[in-house]
Amino acid sequence: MDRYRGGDRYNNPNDSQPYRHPRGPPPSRSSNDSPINRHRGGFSGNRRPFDNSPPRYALNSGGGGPGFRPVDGDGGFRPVGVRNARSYNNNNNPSSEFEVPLSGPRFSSDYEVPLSGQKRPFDFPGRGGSPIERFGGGGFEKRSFDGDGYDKRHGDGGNFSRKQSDGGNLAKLFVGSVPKTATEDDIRPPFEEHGNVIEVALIKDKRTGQQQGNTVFASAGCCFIKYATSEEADRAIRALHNQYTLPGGVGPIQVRYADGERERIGSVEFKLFVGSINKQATEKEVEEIFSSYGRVEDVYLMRDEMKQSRGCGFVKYSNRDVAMAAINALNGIYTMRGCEQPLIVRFADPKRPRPGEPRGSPASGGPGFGPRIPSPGIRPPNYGEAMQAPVNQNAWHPMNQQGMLPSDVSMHNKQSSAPSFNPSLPQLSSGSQIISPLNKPNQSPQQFSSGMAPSNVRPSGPGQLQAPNSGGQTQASFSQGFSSQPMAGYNGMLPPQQAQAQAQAQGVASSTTPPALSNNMPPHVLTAMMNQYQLPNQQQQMVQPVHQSASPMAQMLSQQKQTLQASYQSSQQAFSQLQQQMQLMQPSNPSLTPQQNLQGARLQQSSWAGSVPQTSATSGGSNVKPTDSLPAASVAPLMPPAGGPVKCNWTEHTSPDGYKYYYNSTTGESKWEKPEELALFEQQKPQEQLQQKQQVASIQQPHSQTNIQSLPNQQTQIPQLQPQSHLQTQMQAQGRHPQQLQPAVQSSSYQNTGVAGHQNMQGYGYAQMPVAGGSMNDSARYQQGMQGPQDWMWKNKTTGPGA
DNA sequence: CGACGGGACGC
DNA sequence: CGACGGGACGC
Repeated sequence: MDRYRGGDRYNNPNDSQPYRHPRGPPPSRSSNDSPINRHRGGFSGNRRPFDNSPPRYALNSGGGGPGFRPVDGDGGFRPVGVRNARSYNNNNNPSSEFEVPLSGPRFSSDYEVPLSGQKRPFDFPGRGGSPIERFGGGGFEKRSFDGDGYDKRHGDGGNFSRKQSDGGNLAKLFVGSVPKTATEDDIRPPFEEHGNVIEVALIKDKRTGQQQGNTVFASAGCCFIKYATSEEADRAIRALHNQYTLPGGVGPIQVRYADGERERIGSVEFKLFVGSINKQATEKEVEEIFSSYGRVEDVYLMRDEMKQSRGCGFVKYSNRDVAMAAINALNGIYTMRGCEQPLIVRFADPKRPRPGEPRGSPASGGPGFGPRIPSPGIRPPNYGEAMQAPVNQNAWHPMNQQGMLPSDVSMHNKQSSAPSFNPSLPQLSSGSQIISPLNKPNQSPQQFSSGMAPSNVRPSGPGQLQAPNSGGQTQASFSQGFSSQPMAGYNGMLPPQQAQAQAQAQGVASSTTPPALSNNMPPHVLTAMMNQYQLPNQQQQMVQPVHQSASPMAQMLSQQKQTLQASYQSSQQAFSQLQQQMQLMQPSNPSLTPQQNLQGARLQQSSWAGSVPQTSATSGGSNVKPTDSLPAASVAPLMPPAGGPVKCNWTEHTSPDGYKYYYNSTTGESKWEKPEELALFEQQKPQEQLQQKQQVASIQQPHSQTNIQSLPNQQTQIPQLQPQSHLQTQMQAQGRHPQQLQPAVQSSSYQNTGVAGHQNMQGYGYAQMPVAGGSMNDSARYQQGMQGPQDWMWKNKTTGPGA
C-alpha cells in the first residue's frame, strides 16, 4: 500500500516547500514514527505485522520537510549511520535487534495465526537456537541459514517431494535500495517480522567487481528474500516496501516479488496509469485519492531527473473490481487541486521491455523462460476491440455485473445456467464496485485511521459525508471469489464511521435504495453513485441524465449528475468504460485477431455462464474469478465473427512497441512470455481458428461444447454494444451542453473534491486554478479525452495480433 | 541457452 | 499528454 519512499527520495524539494503538508502534521500518529521504517512505528504495530491495514504513510510524506518530524529527532540531519541505528531502535529493542525476529512471542503470534497457522515451515521460531547463533556461527555472512531453513522445511512438507514443495511454495522477493554495505543481518530482521525468512541472498554486483561495497551513495544493491509462503511475502511487501530503510540506506527499500514470482504464485495486480496528476502531489496524496476504492498496493509517480513529478504515475490494486471502480469514479471526473484537467485513469500498458532486461525476447513465444517481466499487469490488449465495443450503457451494467461479480461462486452457483444479466444483479454488483467511494477521495488516511475528523478538516469534509462508503463493503460483498485480501484489508482500515457507512451502503446495495446524497459529495462520487443506481434498462448516456429512472433517487442522482458532469468528462468516462470492458472481456481464442477475439469474448461469456472457465486454471487465474467479457459491439470496420471455443483465457497481443505479449482476460494478467496454456490451447485447436467466420454454430463442436452451450441465448442476452455510436452520442451531447455543465461542475467539483480533503493545502503548494472558462476548452478537452481511445485504436490496428 | 555497442515509434 | 524507478540470481 503505501509505499512511497519516505519523504526523502521521492518528495521533491518542492514538496517540502509549497506543497507539503497542507494538512499539517497528522494527529498523533507519529511522534514515534519516523518516516523511515515506519512500519515499526509503534510497537503495537510490530506485534501485529499483519494488521497493516492502517495507512502507513509517514504522514509527512510530503513533508519530510522542515518542520517535520525529523526522524526521531534527528532533526533533519540524518547521517546514515545514525539513521541506521535509529531505525532499528525504533523497531525493537536495540539489543533484541537480531533476536526479535525470531524470538518468541511476537513471531509466533503474529505469524502463525494469520498465516496458515497450521504449518509453520520452521520450527525454529520458538526453539532455542536463535538465528543469531546461526548467523554468528559459521556463515554469519550468509546462507548459513539457508541450509537450515530448507531442511526444516522439507521435513515439514514431508508429503511432497522436496523439490516441489520448496520450489512451489517459496515466495521470492526482490529487494531494492539495499545499501551495498548491508549484510544479511541488517536485512533479515525486518523481514523476519513478517514471516520466516528462508533465505536472504545478497546480490553482488555481477559485472563490476563482485563486492558490494562501493562507497558511493549511488546505486544501491539488491537482494532476494525467500519466504515459505506468499502470504508472508505479501505481508512483507505491504509492510516494508518503500517504508523501511536499511542501515546505511539512502532511502526506503523496495520490496516486490522477484521476476516471475507473481506469475508463479498466481498473484495478480492491477496497475492503473494515472495521468494529469498535479506535479506537486506526492505518492501519498495520490494514494489517498485512490484508496477510496480499495487498498492501494503501490503508487509510483514518474519523475524526471530532478525528481520532479511528470504528472503521471501508476497505482496498483490487487483487485480488478476495485481498479475498475477507481477508473469509473475518477477518470475524467476527479480533478486534483491546482489542475485543470481531471485525472486520466486507465489500465496501464504493459511495461515496455527494456533493453537489457528481458532475458528472452519479449516477442518470442517461447514458453520457456521464467518470466522476467513480472508485471502481470493489467491491460487488456484488446484495444481495438474495446473501442469497437464501446459502451452501451445498457450493456454496461450487465457487464459489470458479471465482470464484477467476481466470485466464481456467484457465477457458478447462481447463474450457472445463464449469465443473463438478470435483474437481480445489476445494482448490486455494479453499484458496488463502481461507485462506492462515497468517501471523498480526498479523504485523508489520517481520518481513516483516527476515525475522527480533525477539526482542521473543513466542515464539509469527508467526515461529513455520511454517504455510504460502499467501497469497502461493496467490494467485500462481491469480491469473495477473488483474492480476498483486498477488501478485508480495506475494511480493516475503515474507521468506525466508515464502517457504519459501509453498513449503510451495503444495505443500500442490497436494497437498491440509493444512498443519501450530499451536497458535499464530490462529483466523482456522485457520478459513481448515479451510475450505480442507474437502471439497467435506461439508456442513459453519460451526458444525459437519467431522468427516466424510475426511482426518485435515480432522478435525484441524474440531476445531480447532470449538474456535475462536464461534457468532456463524459467522454472520458466513456473511455474508461471502454477500458473496463476490455478488462472484462475474455478473449479466448488466442490466435484470433482482435476482432475475432471480440467474438471470442462473446462466446466466452456464454461459455462462461454455462460452465465456468476452468480453463483459467491458468496462472493465478484459478483463484480469480472469471470475469465476463463484454461482447463487443460491432464496429463498423470489422467484425469477423468467429468464435472460437473458449478454452484459454490467454490471448496474444502486440504492444505498441511491437512486442508480443499475452493477456489473460480472466485474471487481468499480462506477460510477455507465451503462457503454456495458450500454447497448448493453440495446439489443440488450430482448426477452430480457421473456422471463425460467423460460425457461431460451429462453436457447438464437441470439444468446445461444454463451454459454449448456452451461447446462443446468452448472446441475445448480452447487451449489444453500440460502440462508437455511443461515443458519438456522447460527443454530440457534449457539444450541446457543455457550457451548462462545465461551470457548475467544475466549481463544485473543485470545492468538494480538490478542496475538501486538502483544504489546508490550498494556501500552499497547489495553485488553485479554478476552472475558468471550462466551456471554452471543451473541444480541446474533448479531444484529449478522445485521444486516448484513438491512440489505442491506432496502436491496435497497426499492431494487430495477426502480425 | 539468447547474451555487445547505442539508440529508441509517431504524433 | 505524462507510460514504468533501479538493483536482478550469488551458491
